[in-house]
Amino acid sequence: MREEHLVKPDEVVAGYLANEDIIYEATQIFDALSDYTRFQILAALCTGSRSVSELKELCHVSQSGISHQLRLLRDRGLVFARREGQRVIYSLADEHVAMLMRVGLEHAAEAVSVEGE
Amino acid sequence: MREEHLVKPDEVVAGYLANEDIIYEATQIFDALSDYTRFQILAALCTGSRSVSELKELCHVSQSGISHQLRLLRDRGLVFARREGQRVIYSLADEHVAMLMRVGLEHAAEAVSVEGE
DNA sequence: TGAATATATGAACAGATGCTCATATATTGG
DNA sequence: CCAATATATGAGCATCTGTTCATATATTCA
Repeated sequence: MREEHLVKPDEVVAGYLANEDIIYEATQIFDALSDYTRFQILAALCTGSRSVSELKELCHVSQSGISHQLRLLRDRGLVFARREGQRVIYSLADEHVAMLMRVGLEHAAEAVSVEGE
Repeated sequence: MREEHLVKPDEVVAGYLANEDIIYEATQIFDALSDYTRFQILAALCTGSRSVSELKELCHVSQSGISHQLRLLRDRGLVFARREGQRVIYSLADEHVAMLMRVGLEHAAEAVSVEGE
């Protein structure tokens, strides 16, 4: 055991340290959030459901690009789709994701403001 | 505006939707957590400071591999290093990271247990 | 000082990733 | 049914990533 830390030891994390499947699953969630386009998509969905074409407007990526990313997010269970006429409407599937984004953005906001003097 | 959601609209996230720098910074944090080796390193550091060789034992990667990943984590301000004789001891630099890992792991634990019936 | 131990760094490479283009599928209205 | 609109999918490609190997740097101890 070691002495002083800036960050206090975390028992929750410690409990999962040996579980390969759960660690892998966790990295998959963070991976979903690690790409700029996907993050934009998910952030938009945090504020409400959106169609593919609405998401295409927001992110500066082709319609195909958005569809590919939405497929990845669907496959990982982070969003779900429902058809509404010609449109397909996507929604966030998971409260945890919104919470992660909230914490990540607040951290990022601090980091950016510190770096900018 | 749209009707019903499973997840209620998030004003915090909405507030950052237009800020490119902060979104990019957030994706960088999640990127750090998206790799299995780096996640193991950070999870270990959640439970206390560790030397490079201790981390090498934990993750099944060469000493060089660990060092490269630690450099990335250092460059992004997620860990810091202090020398102690021949050893270099790494510690978590950021409370936010521990919190993100906690939420991510709890989400992953649910996901894995659901999938396993 | 020189050998032993611990860590860092650069090069190189295989594999993954994100994008676009072209095309397929689905839905609606005439 | 046919054209128009919306979304999905597959191929191909340039770029990025994570790893190892070889080697450099740092520290301790005899």
